[in-house]
Amino acid sequence: MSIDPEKLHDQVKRLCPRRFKGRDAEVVTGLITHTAALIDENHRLARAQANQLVKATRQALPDDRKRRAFKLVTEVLEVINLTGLATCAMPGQTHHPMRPQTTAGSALQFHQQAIAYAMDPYLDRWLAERAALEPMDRALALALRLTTRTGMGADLVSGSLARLTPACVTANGDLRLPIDIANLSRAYYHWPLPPGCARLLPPGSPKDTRDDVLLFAEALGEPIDPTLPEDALIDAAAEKKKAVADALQKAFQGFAQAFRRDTGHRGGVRLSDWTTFCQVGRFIPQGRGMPPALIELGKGFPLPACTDLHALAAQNPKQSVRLSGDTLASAPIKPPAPDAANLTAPAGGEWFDTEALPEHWATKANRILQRFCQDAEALQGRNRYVTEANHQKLEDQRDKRLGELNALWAGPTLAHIGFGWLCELALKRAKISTLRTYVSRLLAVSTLALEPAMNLPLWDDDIVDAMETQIIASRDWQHTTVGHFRQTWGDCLRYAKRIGHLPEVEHLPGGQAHVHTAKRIDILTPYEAGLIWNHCLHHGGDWGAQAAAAVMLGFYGGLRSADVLGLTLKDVFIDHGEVRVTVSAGKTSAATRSIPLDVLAPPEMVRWFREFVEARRQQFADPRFKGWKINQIALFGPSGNPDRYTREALIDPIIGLMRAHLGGEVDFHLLRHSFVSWLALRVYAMRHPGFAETLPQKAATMFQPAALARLRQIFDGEARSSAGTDDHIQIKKLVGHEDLRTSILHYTHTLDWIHADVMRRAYNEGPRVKVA
DNA sequence: AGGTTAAAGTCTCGGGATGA
DNA sequence: TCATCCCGAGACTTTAACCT
Repeated sequence: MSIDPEKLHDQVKRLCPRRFKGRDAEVVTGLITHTAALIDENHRLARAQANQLVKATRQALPDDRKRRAFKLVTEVLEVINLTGLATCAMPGQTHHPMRPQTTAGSALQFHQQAIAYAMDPYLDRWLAERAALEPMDRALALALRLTTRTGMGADLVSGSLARLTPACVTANGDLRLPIDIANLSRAYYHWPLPPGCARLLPPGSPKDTRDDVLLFAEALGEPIDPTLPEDALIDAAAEKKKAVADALQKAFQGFAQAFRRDTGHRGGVRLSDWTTFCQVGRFIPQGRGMPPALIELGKGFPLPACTDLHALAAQNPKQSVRLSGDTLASAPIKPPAPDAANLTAPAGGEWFDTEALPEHWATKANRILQRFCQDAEALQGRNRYVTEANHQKLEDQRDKRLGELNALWAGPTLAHIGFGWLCELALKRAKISTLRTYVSRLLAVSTLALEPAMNLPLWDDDIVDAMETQIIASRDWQHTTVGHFRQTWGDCLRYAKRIGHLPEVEHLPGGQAHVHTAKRIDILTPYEAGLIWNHCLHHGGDWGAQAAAAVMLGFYGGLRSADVLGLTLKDVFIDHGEVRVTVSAGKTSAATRSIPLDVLAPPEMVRWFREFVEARRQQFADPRFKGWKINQIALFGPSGNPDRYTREALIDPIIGLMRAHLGGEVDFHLLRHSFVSWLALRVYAMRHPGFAETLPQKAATMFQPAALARLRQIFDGEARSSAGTDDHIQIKKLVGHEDLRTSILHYTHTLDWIHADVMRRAYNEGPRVKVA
């Protein structure tokens, strides 16, 4: 604190005595003390701090005077400025603009929205008054309602109608939408329907279980042939969707005509185009309380894949073949091979020093790559590629630029790989614009800035996949471009492998699978995770305790396998009840995330984990480890050995165990998927009392009121103006994602429950959606 | 009414992202 | 693999909001 609050107080009082009389006197005194604490060593108060003061003052004032907060703070700060003791910025004056994407942007759009709004009730009348309903009209009716009641966009409507079969209507009248237009896997998204939509489904549909005809077979014809090869399938699906869209357009024109005739909406603005109707009608549900995030989700494919929580719940431990205490006990855990103790590596060693990385590394690296493109451009000949005579010069340039890159950061990083690859392409007569394309597509700043890009030796299939997913999700490409990207990305990685990098990567991404694939449609329940944990703990001896801790960190902390292996004793922070794990795999402090295990995991597990860590620490209390730094001792390693286990020694046996008992394609990453999926539900349950009780897994510890209350402390810990608006940011932080879309499309498999609850609140019972 | 400040708008340019 | 076109930065102007 560089300024004495007493002195400041006296000075302000001298200059402006009236502020210290009347009802606000006490608040003003507190305000000045608070301000004194916030003023920095240069005697300045930044705008952010001023804003903070307003917030704090708003809280301190009684309800009927809260609106005075802004004025009070400005006045006090002005007086402080007069005293000359400090220079204070004034708080920002906030105003709340509408989101441009979700409101009418012009008078025309506004009129169109009004018409779409009027069309919704007219639809019932139209259906009732028509003597003979044509098949297409039924399809149109549902399509209209899907837009005006659930916020589906034109693409999603026509794409879904092109794929929906009677079997896709669930018993309670919801729709199972494919997650992508050409995705024929079991993955689906559970799209809830309010009553106004459900009425328009074909009669008898919930009981109809045919899967080989379309829902509106008469109107829309044959479904897509699922036996087609993938490429043909994608084309066929796109064609089918186009056909449905055309049919809807035609039917809609008839409907719009009848609407104008019957309701007197003549002249002026017309709305007779189906896609326009969808564009404006999609936002109507927002007025009923559908959050913009879900409206955005309805814009088009791909959708996230859902897990059937009921089916998971049905796997009652007593009856389930898939998992039971008996099956676990009957197949006791195999301790790792005898030489597992030797499968070690220096603790935390594969991480680079996060401090050493130069500022704006990714931007600088990208610049160097671009300059290399310029060099090549200077050497190009008449045909716009580098002529053979200049090959030597180009290689010299490459070495020079590589030197610059090495001066910045001695690789190998993705940027270094990219360098070699670009040069090779240039020598093989690629034109310069192609090089530029690849720099912007594969070696963009945002890509180079991703954590794993710095750390090639660490790459495995998981990381390649995660990077690919993240890159795609952070861009706005259409699916053909995504296909090209995959191809090119694969080429680049193949080059890397050819020159001897990426030893652990086995499946390089190849060309044409450019449909959103959700490999995982099942997640682990807390019960299953608990059972695996328990089993590791009690049947695996010393190694088992470590495995149990790893499972716990995966399921309740969302750690990747590499994160787990890289943990050192320094990364676990224990203080009284608080247990935090810091994952510092990233290169910047922003990529470091701190996970409050005591909040996320069940108390008894946390208690055990603390003992586990203490025990590990005890192993190194011995004097012969006296000189060891705490970050040189791995959390997961053989007893008494500061080195860490390798993947083969810790993760692989765990995966083997999980496969043996849970079957199928499970792996360690599944724990992380499950973590994110449950976290989304927990946060929603925390905001909306009563929601947890509707879940099949309501008995789980994580949904108990005490656990939700602890979660709320983390989310609302700091004073904030409106609780709930930043939840998604908190989720991103805990998961360690750059982009929320990654979390939603690829990691969250429980969004349908939240979606359904929002819809239910909006249309039926209870209050409108509102943050608690 | 008028002063002040920040946000929003406008215009231009060049390079990088995109899609075929 | 390549040509095109879009988008964002930057300089500058206008508008909105708040205050006196």
